[in-house]
Amino acid sequence: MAKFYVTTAIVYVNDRPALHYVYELVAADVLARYHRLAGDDTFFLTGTDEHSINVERAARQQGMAARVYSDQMAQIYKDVEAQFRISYDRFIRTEDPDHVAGVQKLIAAIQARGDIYKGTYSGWYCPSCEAFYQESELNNGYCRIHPAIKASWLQEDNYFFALSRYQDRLQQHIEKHPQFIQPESRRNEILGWLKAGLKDFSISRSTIAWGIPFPGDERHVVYVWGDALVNYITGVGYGSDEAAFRRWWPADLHIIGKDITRFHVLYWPAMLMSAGLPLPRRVWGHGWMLYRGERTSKSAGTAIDPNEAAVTFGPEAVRYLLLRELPFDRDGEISWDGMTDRYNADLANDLGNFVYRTLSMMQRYFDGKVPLPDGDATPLDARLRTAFEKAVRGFDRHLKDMDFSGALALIWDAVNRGNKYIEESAPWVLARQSDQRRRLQTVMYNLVEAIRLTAYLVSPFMPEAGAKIAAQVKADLKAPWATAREWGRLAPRTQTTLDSPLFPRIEKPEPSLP
RNA sequence: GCCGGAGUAGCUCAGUGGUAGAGCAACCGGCCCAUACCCGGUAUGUCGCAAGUUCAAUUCUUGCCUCCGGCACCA
Repeated sequence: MAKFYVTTAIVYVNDRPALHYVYELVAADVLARYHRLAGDDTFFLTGTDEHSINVERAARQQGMAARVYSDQMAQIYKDVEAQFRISYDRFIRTEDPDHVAGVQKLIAAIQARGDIYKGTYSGWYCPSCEAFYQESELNNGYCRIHPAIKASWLQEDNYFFALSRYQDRLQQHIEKHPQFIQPESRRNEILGWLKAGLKDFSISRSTIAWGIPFPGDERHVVYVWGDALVNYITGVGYGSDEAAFRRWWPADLHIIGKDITRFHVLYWPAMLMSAGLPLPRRVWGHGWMLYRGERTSKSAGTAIDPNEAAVTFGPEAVRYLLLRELPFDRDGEISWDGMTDRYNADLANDLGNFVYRTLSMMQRYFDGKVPLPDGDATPLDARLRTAFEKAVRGFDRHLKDMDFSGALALIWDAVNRGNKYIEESAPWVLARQSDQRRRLQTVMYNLVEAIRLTAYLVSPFMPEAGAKIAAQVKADLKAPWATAREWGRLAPRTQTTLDSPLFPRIEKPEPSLP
């Protein structure tokens, strides 16, 4: 049995959940569900990043202790993940005791290797925020949060990680393993970056209190990357459950936003090398979700509320729409209009109607009981079968390449073939002619078989819709996929049922008069 | 400024050295099992601009324009 361990970035709890965060979660969830379907031993890790000055400040603004605030936010994020059916195996929090212990163990290991040294960090500092900022984060030198306060150039002693020592090893690893950074565009960027040479980075802060105490110097807390990235190993037992850790690590896939690629393919691997641990197999930096041409962002206030999308389309459809509308390897644009069109076209008209009209005819002609196919397959029958076999093969191939919309396109080719098959076979005509009974049996058998396969193919993307379709044709989604995927596995005499339409059409508001 | 990507039908995008394709939307027709659905058909484009190579370029080269991304401590 193959093993599959997938992670998403842990989300920063400085604000409420946004739709672009759901996007990343859904992508990882589809892969996790796909691997479970395929019978792989699967572990799916998500969670929250709760430390840092920003979180501390957000808590203070609401008059809460950071820990109380984090507890509350972690719950909000968990609720959203439940709403969108994210099937994580663990939701890790950077406040979890085993994470804290694991971080300290990793830092200690890196210290033991001699890769941490005391140095001086200097930067623009806002005394009111008690935080350092990049020049680009300031407003003409003034703090954006405290517009009256001018940031001052300050330095503090903190601990550095000797990233520069790993320059050659990182370069070799990336050159030798083309799949390590994907897509290709991200890989090229990183190779260019490497050419410029790596600098050490600071891994502790003494100006922040909300964080994990730095081993050996409790006046400091572990800063950002020494904390957040480490969740990928502490989440599967590093520092707390060595057997579990050996079983799952290295991760097969880190799914992240493209903006944090560098930290995942340079900082993180170097830290792992230093601690003598294996590197993740693959890091995928996905594109951004754009809305009206802009990157949606919590801090810029342009985020889309996931709940609004869920109310409009239903959580299941949102999962589908995000993965179908956005290319996973680069940025993509979404709009309410585009999503509404696609919902009606793909989900209501194509998929939903295909299932509903077929099962309705099953009730009418056979009382729902799957008939025995009778007679040789016609070219029309073969075309239907071929379309589904192609979708099944493409499902594997495209999901391995993280090409969600490619996989979905093939499934929809098959579903549309099904709709054409109905038109071309015209079961309602066959039903009127008593000498066509055998042909009608074959046609309806083929259609229900198509729907059975559709249930499997759709289920990683829309688990509940998949389950509803499966229930109507008595398909077992837990059955081994290796055999369930074969055309013709539908047992005659299976009792099908007719449920209500899966995806009711959504009416678009009339455009207002010019 | 440097590096990289992109500019193709109303929209989202695919594509090739030989006078352009898909899906959606639009329009016409058919069907009636079905969620005003499905099926068939139709139309639409100076393929960013200019020059060059070539018998021939949207596809190759060069220049330009526009947009986007990356250019170190931000989750």
